[in-house]
Amino acid sequence: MKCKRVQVGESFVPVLKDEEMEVEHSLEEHRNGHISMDAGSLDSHTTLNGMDDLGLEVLDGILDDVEINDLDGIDAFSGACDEYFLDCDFVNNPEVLGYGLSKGSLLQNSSSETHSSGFSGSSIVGGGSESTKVPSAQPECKSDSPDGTTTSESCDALRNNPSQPSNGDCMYAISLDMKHLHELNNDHPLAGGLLSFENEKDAVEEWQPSALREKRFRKPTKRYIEESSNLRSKEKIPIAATKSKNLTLSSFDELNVRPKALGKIPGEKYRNENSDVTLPALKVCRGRPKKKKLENDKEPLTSESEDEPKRKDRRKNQRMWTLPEVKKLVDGISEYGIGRWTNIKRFFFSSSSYRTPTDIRDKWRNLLRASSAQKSSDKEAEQNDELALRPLPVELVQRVRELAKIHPYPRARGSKKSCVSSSLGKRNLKRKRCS
DNA sequence: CTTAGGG
DNA sequence: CCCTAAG
Repeated sequence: MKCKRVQVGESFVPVLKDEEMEVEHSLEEHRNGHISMDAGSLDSHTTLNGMDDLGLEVLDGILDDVEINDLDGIDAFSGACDEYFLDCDFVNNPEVLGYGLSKGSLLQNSSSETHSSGFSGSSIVGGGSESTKVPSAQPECKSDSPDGTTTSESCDALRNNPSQPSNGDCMYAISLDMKHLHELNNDHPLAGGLLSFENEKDAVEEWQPSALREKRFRKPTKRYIEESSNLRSKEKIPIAATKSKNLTLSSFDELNVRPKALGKIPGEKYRNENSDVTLPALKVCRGRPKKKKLENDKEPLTSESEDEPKRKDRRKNQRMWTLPEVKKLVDGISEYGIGRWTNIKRFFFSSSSYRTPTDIRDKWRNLLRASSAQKSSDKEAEQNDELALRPLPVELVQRVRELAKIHPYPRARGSKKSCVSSSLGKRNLKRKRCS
Protein backbone atom coordinates (compact mmCIF):
# COMPACT_ATOMS: atom_id res chain seq x y z
CA MET A 1 0.00 0.00 0.00
CA LYS A 2 2.05 2.81 1.26
CA CYS A 3 5.20 1.07 0.36
CA LYS A 4 4.73 2.16 -3.17
CA ARG A 5 4.52 5.78 -2.34
CA VAL A 6 7.56 5.63 -0.18
CA GLN A 7 9.37 3.69 -2.71
CA VAL A 8 8.58 6.15 -5.36
CA GLY A 9 9.71 9.03 -3.30
CA GLU A 10 12.97 7.43 -2.47
CA SER A 11 13.77 6.38 -5.89
CA PHE A 12 13.03 9.54 -7.63
CA VAL A 13 14.58 12.15 -5.48
CA PRO A 14 18.13 10.98 -5.57
CA VAL A 15 18.05 9.85 -9.09
CA LEU A 16 16.69 12.70 -11.04
CA LYS A 17 18.59 15.90 -11.25
CA ASP A 18 16.39 18.13 -13.27
CA GLU A 19 13.37 19.10 -11.38
CA GLU A 20 11.37 19.94 -14.38
CA MET A 21 11.84 16.50 -15.69
CA GLU A 22 10.66 14.98 -12.53
CA VAL A 23 6.97 15.36 -13.02
CA GLU A 24 7.03 14.23 -16.53
CA HIS A 25 9.15 11.31 -15.69
CA SER A 26 7.11 10.22 -12.80
CA LEU A 27 4.01 10.40 -14.84
CA GLU A 28 5.29 8.38 -17.64
CA GLU A 29 7.11 6.03 -15.41
CA HIS A 30 4.02 5.26 -13.58
CA ARG A 31 2.18 4.84 -16.69
CA ASN A 32 4.74 2.44 -17.83
CA GLY A 33 4.51 0.89 -14.49
CA HIS A 34 0.97 0.04 -15.24
CA ILE A 35 1.87 -1.53 -18.43
CA SER A 36 4.48 -3.66 -16.94
CA MET A 37 2.29 -4.49 -14.03
CA ASP A 38 -0.11 -5.85 -16.50
CA ALA A 39 2.63 -8.02 -17.72
CA GLY A 40 3.43 -9.03 -14.22
CA SER A 41 -0.07 -10.06 -13.42
CA LEU A 42 -0.31 -11.75 -16.67
CA ASP A 43 2.67 -13.80 -16.03
CA SER A 44 1.76 -14.61 -12.54
CA HIS A 45 -1.40 -15.82 -14.07
CA THR A 46 0.33 -18.26 -16.27
CA THR A 47 2.99 -19.13 -13.82
CA LEU A 48 0.89 -19.89 -10.82
CA ASN A 49 -2.25 -21.51 -11.83
CA GLY A 50 -3.80 -21.10 -8.49
CA MET A 51 -3.88 -17.39 -8.81
CA ASP A 52 -5.78 -17.18 -12.00
CA ASP A 53 -8.74 -15.30 -10.92
CA LEU A 54 -6.99 -13.27 -8.39
CA GLY A 55 -4.82 -12.05 -11.15
CA LEU A 56 -7.78 -11.24 -13.20
CA GLU A 57 -9.55 -9.29 -10.59
CA VAL A 58 -6.47 -7.57 -9.53
CA LEU A 59 -5.64 -6.52 -12.97
CA ASP A 60 -9.05 -5.19 -13.52
CA GLY A 61 -9.03 -3.42 -10.25
CA ILE A 62 -5.83 -1.71 -11.05
CA LEU A 63 -6.84 -0.69 -14.45
CA ASP A 64 -10.20 0.55 -13.48
CA ASP A 65 -8.81 2.60 -10.74
CA VAL A 66 -6.17 3.97 -12.93
CA GLU A 67 -8.60 4.99 -15.50
CA ILE A 68 -10.76 6.77 -13.10
CA ASN A 69 -8.02 8.67 -11.41
CA ASP A 70 -5.98 9.01 -14.46
CA LEU A 71 -5.48 12.70 -14.07
CA ASP A 72 -2.41 12.58 -11.96
CA GLY A 73 -0.11 9.71 -12.21
CA ILE A 74 1.18 9.35 -8.71
CA ASP A 75 -2.04 9.37 -6.84
CA ALA A 76 -3.59 7.22 -9.42
CA PHE A 77 -0.84 4.78 -9.08
CA SER A 78 -0.84 4.59 -5.35
CA GLY A 79 -4.56 4.30 -5.52
CA ALA A 80 -4.17 1.47 -7.87
CA CYS A 81 -1.64 -0.02 -5.57
CA ASP A 82 -3.99 0.26 -2.68
CA GLU A 83 -6.66 -1.45 -4.56
CA TYR A 84 -4.20 -3.91 -5.80
CA PHE A 85 -3.15 -4.92 -2.37
CA LEU A 86 -6.53 -4.62 -0.85
CA ASP A 87 -8.39 -6.48 -3.45
CA CYS A 88 -6.37 -9.56 -3.20
CA ASP A 89 -5.14 -11.29 -0.17
CA PHE A 90 -1.57 -10.83 -1.09
CA VAL A 91 -1.12 -8.44 1.72
CA ASN A 92 -0.80 -11.33 3.98
CA ASN A 93 1.83 -13.10 2.03
CA PRO A 94 3.83 -10.68 0.06
CA GLU A 95 6.34 -13.27 -0.83
CA VAL A 96 3.92 -14.91 -3.11
CA LEU A 97 3.25 -11.74 -4.92
CA GLY A 98 6.87 -10.99 -5.27
CA TYR A 99 7.38 -14.36 -6.66
CA GLY A 100 4.56 -13.96 -9.04
CA LEU A 101 5.74 -10.68 -10.38
CA SER A 102 9.42 -11.09 -10.61
CA LYS A 103 9.45 -14.67 -11.58
CA GLY A 104 6.70 -14.01 -13.98
CA SER A 105 8.53 -11.30 -15.73
CA LEU A 106 11.49 -13.50 -16.04
CA LEU A 107 9.48 -16.22 -17.52
CA GLN A 108 7.55 -14.10 -19.87
CA ASN A 109 7.91 -14.45 -23.60
CA SER A 110 9.06 -17.95 -23.21
CA SER A 111 5.66 -19.28 -22.45
CA SER A 112 3.04 -18.11 -24.85
CA GLU A 113 2.68 -15.70 -27.64
CA THR A 114 0.03 -13.88 -25.81
CA HIS A 115 2.64 -12.05 -23.92
CA SER A 116 4.70 -11.28 -26.85
CA SER A 117 1.83 -9.76 -28.63
CA GLY A 118 0.99 -7.80 -25.59
CA PHE A 119 4.42 -6.41 -25.55
CA SER A 120 4.48 -5.62 -29.14
CA GLY A 121 1.29 -3.79 -28.57
CA SER A 122 2.84 -1.60 -25.98
CA SER A 123 5.80 -1.03 -28.11
CA ILE A 124 3.60 0.11 -30.86
CA VAL A 125 1.95 2.54 -28.58
CA GLY A 126 5.26 4.03 -27.68
CA GLY A 127 6.49 4.04 -31.18
CA GLY A 128 3.43 5.62 -32.54
CA SER A 129 3.31 8.64 -30.35
CA GLU A 130 6.64 9.33 -28.77
CA SER A 131 9.22 6.90 -29.72
CA THR A 132 11.46 6.76 -26.70
CA LYS A 133 9.10 6.42 -23.86
CA VAL A 134 8.14 2.85 -23.62
CA PRO A 135 11.38 0.97 -23.34
CA SER A 136 11.95 1.92 -19.75
CA ALA A 137 8.82 0.04 -18.93
CA GLN A 138 10.50 -3.27 -18.97
CA PRO A 139 12.61 -3.03 -15.87
CA GLU A 140 9.87 -1.32 -13.97
CA CYS A 141 7.84 -4.37 -13.46
CA LYS A 142 10.40 -5.82 -11.23
CA SER A 143 10.05 -2.98 -8.83
CA ASP A 144 6.51 -3.78 -7.93
CA SER A 145 7.21 -6.24 -5.28
CA PRO A 146 5.37 -5.24 -2.17
CA ASP A 147 8.17 -5.44 0.30
CA GLY A 148 10.32 -3.35 -1.95
CA THR A 149 13.54 -4.03 -0.17
CA THR A 150 15.78 -5.41 -2.77
CA THR A 151 13.54 -4.39 -5.55
CA SER A 152 13.60 -0.74 -4.79
CA GLU A 153 17.31 -0.89 -5.12
CA SER A 154 17.10 -2.47 -8.45
CA CYS A 155 14.50 0.04 -9.29
CA ASP A 156 16.94 2.82 -8.67
CA ALA A 157 19.62 1.17 -10.59
CA LEU A 158 17.45 0.60 -13.53
CA ARG A 159 16.07 4.00 -13.57
CA ASN A 160 19.47 5.50 -13.46
CA ASN A 161 20.81 3.83 -16.47
CA PRO A 162 20.20 0.32 -17.61
CA SER A 163 23.65 0.07 -19.06
CA GLN A 164 25.35 0.73 -15.77
CA PRO A 165 24.39 -2.10 -13.55
CA SER A 166 24.87 -1.55 -9.90
CA ASN A 167 22.91 -4.54 -8.87
CA GLY A 168 23.64 -7.99 -10.07
CA ASP A 169 20.16 -9.28 -9.77
CA CYS A 170 18.57 -6.56 -11.72
CA MET A 171 21.07 -6.82 -14.44
CA TYR A 172 20.43 -10.44 -14.66
CA ALA A 173 16.79 -9.79 -14.90
CA ILE A 174 17.13 -7.31 -17.65
CA SER A 175 19.46 -9.36 -19.64
CA LEU A 176 17.15 -12.26 -19.41
CA ASP A 177 14.28 -10.18 -20.55
CA MET A 178 16.05 -8.64 -23.39
CA LYS A 179 17.45 -11.91 -24.42
CA HIS A 180 14.04 -13.34 -24.61
CA LEU A 181 12.90 -10.43 -26.56
CA HIS A 182 15.62 -10.94 -29.00
CA GLU A 183 14.82 -14.53 -29.32
CA LEU A 184 11.34 -13.45 -30.01
CA ASN A 185 12.59 -11.23 -32.66
CA ASN A 186 13.05 -14.19 -34.84
CA ASP A 187 9.49 -15.23 -35.13
CA HIS A 188 7.76 -12.24 -33.62
CA PRO A 189 8.91 -9.29 -35.58
CA LEU A 190 6.83 -6.94 -33.55
CA ALA A 191 8.80 -7.66 -30.49
CA GLY A 192 11.79 -6.64 -32.46
CA GLY A 193 10.27 -3.29 -32.95
CA LEU A 194 10.47 -2.72 -29.27
CA LEU A 195 14.18 -3.09 -29.37
CA SER A 196 14.82 -0.56 -31.99
CA PHE A 197 14.41 2.32 -29.64
CA GLU A 198 17.55 4.18 -29.02
CA ASN A 199 17.36 3.93 -25.29
CA GLU A 200 17.78 0.26 -25.47
CA LYS A 201 20.43 0.18 -28.07
CA ASP A 202 23.38 0.76 -25.85
CA ALA A 203 22.22 -1.42 -23.11
CA VAL A 204 21.35 -4.23 -25.36
CA GLU A 205 24.44 -4.17 -27.37
CA GLU A 206 26.67 -5.30 -24.60
CA TRP A 207 25.43 -8.77 -24.19
CA GLN A 208 24.02 -9.60 -27.53
CA PRO A 209 25.65 -12.01 -29.88
CA SER A 210 26.61 -10.10 -32.95
CA ALA A 211 24.51 -12.18 -35.25
CA LEU A 212 21.34 -11.36 -33.43
CA ARG A 213 22.41 -7.84 -33.01
CA GLU A 214 22.66 -7.32 -36.68
CA LYS A 215 19.22 -8.55 -37.19
CA ARG A 216 17.87 -6.45 -34.46
CA PHE A 217 18.88 -3.18 -35.98
CA ARG A 218 16.87 -3.78 -39.01
CA LYS A 219 13.76 -1.87 -38.32
CA PRO A 220 10.69 -3.53 -39.64
CA THR A 221 8.97 -1.49 -42.21
CA LYS A 222 5.70 0.12 -41.47
CA ARG A 223 3.88 -2.18 -43.75
CA TYR A 224 5.54 -5.17 -42.20
CA ILE A 225 4.36 -4.11 -38.82
CA GLU A 226 0.89 -3.57 -40.05
CA GLU A 227 0.65 -6.86 -41.77
CA SER A 228 2.03 -8.90 -38.97
CA SER A 229 -0.10 -7.13 -36.45
CA ASN A 230 -3.11 -7.81 -38.53
CA LEU A 231 -2.22 -11.43 -38.67
CA ARG A 232 -1.67 -11.50 -35.00
CA SER A 233 -4.92 -9.88 -34.16
CA LYS A 234 -6.69 -12.08 -36.59
CA GLU A 235 -5.62 -15.15 -34.82
CA LYS A 236 -6.32 -13.59 -31.54
CA ILE A 237 -9.94 -12.83 -32.04
CA PRO A 238 -11.41 -16.29 -32.41
CA ILE A 239 -9.98 -17.51 -29.17
CA ALA A 240 -10.73 -14.41 -27.25
CA ALA A 241 -12.78 -16.31 -24.78
CA THR A 242 -9.84 -17.93 -23.12
CA LYS A 243 -8.89 -16.43 -19.89
CA SER A 244 -5.41 -15.45 -20.79
CA LYS A 245 -6.47 -14.10 -24.08
CA ASN A 246 -9.06 -12.11 -22.40
CA LEU A 247 -6.53 -10.67 -20.09
CA THR A 248 -4.41 -9.68 -22.95
CA LEU A 249 -7.28 -8.02 -24.60
CA SER A 250 -8.15 -6.02 -21.61
CA SER A 251 -4.65 -4.79 -21.21
CA PHE A 252 -4.70 -3.89 -24.81
CA ASP A 253 -7.74 -1.91 -24.24
CA GLU A 254 -6.30 -0.08 -21.34
CA LEU A 255 -3.27 0.73 -23.33
CA ASN A 256 -5.39 2.17 -25.95
CA VAL A 257 -7.38 4.16 -23.49
CA ARG A 258 -4.40 5.66 -21.87
CA PRO A 259 -3.96 8.61 -24.21
CA LYS A 260 -7.06 10.00 -22.64
CA ALA A 261 -5.04 10.88 -19.63
CA LEU A 262 -2.58 12.78 -21.69
CA GLY A 263 -5.22 15.28 -22.50
CA LYS A 264 -6.97 14.06 -25.54
CA ILE A 265 -10.38 13.59 -24.02
CA PRO A 266 -12.01 11.64 -26.72
CA GLY A 267 -15.69 11.38 -27.18
CA GLU A 268 -16.38 8.87 -24.46
CA LYS A 269 -18.43 6.44 -26.40
CA TYR A 270 -16.96 4.85 -29.43
CA ARG A 271 -13.98 6.88 -30.18
CA ASN A 272 -11.99 4.29 -31.99
CA GLU A 273 -12.80 5.14 -35.52
CA ASN A 274 -10.72 8.20 -36.06
CA SER A 275 -8.32 8.34 -33.20
CA ASP A 276 -5.41 6.00 -33.53
CA VAL A 277 -4.29 5.33 -37.00
CA THR A 278 -0.98 4.18 -35.70
CA LEU A 279 -2.39 1.28 -33.77
CA PRO A 280 -3.93 -1.09 -36.20
CA ALA A 281 -3.57 -4.06 -33.96
CA LEU A 282 -5.14 -2.36 -31.03
CA LYS A 283 -7.90 -1.08 -33.13
CA VAL A 284 -8.77 -4.50 -34.27
CA CYS A 285 -8.59 -5.85 -30.79
CA ARG A 286 -10.96 -3.32 -29.54
CA GLY A 287 -13.92 -5.45 -30.22
CA ARG A 288 -17.29 -4.34 -31.30
CA PRO A 289 -16.39 -0.99 -32.72
CA LYS A 290 -19.68 -0.36 -34.33
CA LYS A 291 -22.17 -2.42 -36.03
CA LYS A 292 -20.62 -3.24 -39.33
CA LYS A 293 -20.74 -6.74 -40.55
CA LEU A 294 -17.29 -6.56 -41.97
CA GLU A 295 -15.38 -9.34 -40.34
CA ASN A 296 -18.22 -11.73 -40.62
CA ASP A 297 -16.99 -13.76 -43.52
CA LYS A 298 -13.29 -13.36 -43.07
CA GLU A 299 -13.01 -16.77 -41.51
CA PRO A 300 -9.96 -16.58 -39.29
CA LEU A 301 -8.27 -19.29 -41.28
CA THR A 302 -6.31 -20.33 -38.26
CA SER A 303 -8.50 -23.23 -37.45
CA GLU A 304 -8.95 -22.98 -33.74
CA SER A 305 -6.89 -25.74 -32.29
CA GLU A 306 -7.09 -25.94 -28.55
CA ASP A 307 -10.14 -23.98 -27.59
CA GLU A 308 -13.54 -25.25 -28.34
CA PRO A 309 -14.43 -24.31 -31.85
CA LYS A 310 -17.88 -23.25 -30.71
CA ARG A 311 -19.34 -23.27 -34.14
CA LYS A 312 -21.09 -20.17 -35.27
CA ASP A 313 -18.88 -17.84 -33.38
CA ARG A 314 -21.44 -16.59 -31.02
CA ARG A 315 -19.16 -14.84 -28.64
CA LYS A 316 -17.02 -12.93 -31.03
CA ASN A 317 -16.00 -10.13 -28.81
CA GLN A 318 -16.42 -11.77 -25.53
CA ARG A 319 -14.67 -10.33 -22.61
CA MET A 320 -14.70 -12.21 -19.39
CA TRP A 321 -16.45 -10.38 -16.64
CA THR A 322 -14.06 -9.85 -13.84
CA LEU A 323 -15.00 -9.71 -10.25
CA PRO A 324 -14.63 -5.97 -9.74
CA GLU A 325 -16.80 -5.51 -12.74
CA VAL A 326 -19.48 -7.67 -11.29
CA LYS A 327 -19.13 -5.78 -8.08
CA LYS A 328 -19.59 -2.54 -9.89
CA LEU A 329 -22.57 -3.93 -11.65
CA VAL A 330 -24.21 -4.90 -8.42
CA ASP A 331 -23.45 -1.53 -6.96
CA GLY A 332 -24.89 0.17 -9.93
CA ILE A 333 -28.05 -1.83 -9.81
CA SER A 334 -28.53 -1.18 -6.16
CA GLU A 335 -28.03 2.46 -6.89
CA TYR A 336 -30.13 2.96 -9.95
CA GLY A 337 -32.34 -0.06 -9.95
CA ILE A 338 -33.10 -2.54 -12.64
CA GLY A 339 -33.55 -1.31 -16.12
CA ARG A 340 -31.61 1.90 -15.87
CA TRP A 341 -28.78 0.41 -17.70
CA THR A 342 -27.54 3.43 -19.48
CA ASN A 343 -27.17 5.13 -16.15
CA ILE A 344 -25.31 2.24 -14.71
CA LYS A 345 -23.09 2.17 -17.68
CA ARG A 346 -22.46 5.85 -17.54
CA PHE A 347 -21.67 6.04 -13.89
CA PHE A 348 -20.14 2.73 -13.12
CA PHE A 349 -18.63 1.56 -16.35
CA SER A 350 -17.61 4.84 -17.86
CA SER A 351 -14.05 3.68 -17.83
CA SER A 352 -14.69 0.62 -19.87
CA SER A 353 -15.81 1.56 -23.29
CA TYR A 354 -16.87 -1.93 -24.06
CA ARG A 355 -19.77 -3.18 -21.92
CA THR A 356 -22.69 -1.61 -23.54
CA PRO A 357 -25.79 -1.24 -21.44
CA THR A 358 -27.11 -4.32 -23.11
CA ASP A 359 -24.08 -6.23 -22.05
CA ILE A 360 -24.60 -5.10 -18.54
CA ARG A 361 -28.16 -6.19 -18.62
CA ASP A 362 -27.16 -9.53 -20.01
CA LYS A 363 -24.64 -9.96 -17.33
CA TRP A 364 -27.24 -9.21 -14.75
CA ARG A 365 -29.49 -11.74 -16.28
CA ASN A 366 -26.78 -14.31 -16.09
CA LEU A 367 -25.98 -13.32 -12.57
CA LEU A 368 -29.54 -13.82 -11.59
CA ARG A 369 -29.63 -17.17 -13.19
CA ALA A 370 -26.43 -18.17 -11.52
CA SER A 371 -27.48 -17.00 -8.12
CA SER A 372 -30.82 -18.67 -8.33
CA ALA A 373 -29.21 -21.83 -9.49
CA GLN A 374 -26.89 -21.70 -6.58
CA LYS A 375 -29.75 -20.95 -4.29
CA SER A 376 -31.92 -23.75 -5.46
CA SER A 377 -29.36 -26.39 -4.82
CA ASP A 378 -27.17 -25.05 -2.14
CA LYS A 379 -25.14 -28.14 -1.78
CA GLU A 380 -21.47 -28.15 -1.14
CA ALA A 381 -20.83 -30.08 -4.27
CA GLU A 382 -22.57 -27.53 -6.36
CA GLN A 383 -20.75 -24.72 -4.74
CA ASN A 384 -17.49 -26.41 -5.29
CA ASP A 385 -18.40 -26.83 -8.84
CA GLU A 386 -19.20 -23.19 -9.11
CA LEU A 387 -15.98 -22.34 -7.46
CA ALA A 388 -14.11 -24.35 -9.92
CA LEU A 389 -15.71 -22.47 -12.73
CA ARG A 390 -15.68 -19.05 -11.24
CA PRO A 391 -14.95 -18.05 -7.70
CA LEU A 392 -17.84 -15.63 -7.37
CA PRO A 393 -17.62 -14.94 -3.68
CA VAL A 394 -20.62 -15.78 -1.60
CA GLU A 395 -20.86 -12.25 -0.40
CA LEU A 396 -21.49 -11.08 -3.89
CA VAL A 397 -23.99 -13.80 -4.50
CA GLN A 398 -25.80 -12.63 -1.43
CA ARG A 399 -26.06 -9.15 -2.75
CA VAL A 400 -27.23 -10.41 -6.07
CA ARG A 401 -29.85 -12.42 -4.34
CA GLU A 402 -31.05 -9.49 -2.33
CA LEU A 403 -31.25 -7.33 -5.35
CA ALA A 404 -33.07 -10.06 -7.12
CA LYS A 405 -35.54 -10.04 -4.32
CA ILE A 406 -36.03 -6.33 -4.57
CA HIS A 407 -36.35 -6.13 -8.30
CA PRO A 408 -37.05 -9.47 -9.78
CA TYR A 409 -36.05 -9.59 -13.36
CA PRO A 410 -38.94 -10.12 -15.72
CA ARG A 411 -39.54 -13.79 -16.18
CA ALA A 412 -35.95 -14.63 -15.54
CA ARG A 413 -37.11 -17.05 -12.94
CA GLY A 414 -38.47 -20.36 -13.87
CA SER A 415 -42.08 -19.33 -13.47
CA LYS A 416 -42.85 -18.56 -17.00
CA LYS A 417 -46.53 -18.30 -16.34
CA SER A 418 -46.68 -14.61 -15.76
CA CYS A 419 -49.66 -13.37 -13.89
CA VAL A 420 -52.84 -12.93 -15.77
CA SER A 421 -52.67 -9.20 -15.57
CA SER A 422 -49.90 -8.16 -17.83
CA SER A 423 -51.17 -4.64 -17.88
CA LEU A 424 -49.78 -3.84 -14.50
CA GLY A 425 -46.81 -1.54 -14.23
CA LYS A 426 -43.78 -3.36 -15.27
CA ARG A 427 -41.46 -1.24 -13.20
CA ASN A 428 -40.96 -1.24 -9.52
CA LEU A 429 -44.18 -2.91 -8.55
CA LYS A 430 -43.40 -6.21 -9.98
CA ARG A 431 -45.05 -8.44 -7.53
CA LYS A 432 -43.63 -11.75 -8.32
CA ARG A 433 -46.17 -13.93 -6.65
CA CYS A 434 -49.60 -13.47 -8.00
CA SER A 435 -51.14 -16.70 -6.92
C1' DC B 1 -31.81 6.01 -28.68
C1' DT B 2 -32.95 2.76 -24.91
C1' DT B 3 -34.90 -1.45 -23.18
C1' DA B 4 -36.64 -6.15 -23.31
C1' DG B 5 -36.45 -10.52 -24.91
C1' DG B 6 -34.76 -14.34 -27.52
C1' DG B 7 -31.03 -16.82 -30.08
C1' DC C 1 -22.34 -11.75 -27.08
C1' DC C 2 -25.58 -10.52 -30.95
C1' DC C 3 -29.89 -9.31 -33.07
C1' DT C 4 -34.34 -7.39 -33.26
C1' DA C 5 -38.72 -5.46 -31.96
C1' DA C 6 -41.08 -2.09 -29.31
C1' DG C 7 -41.54 2.46 -26.49
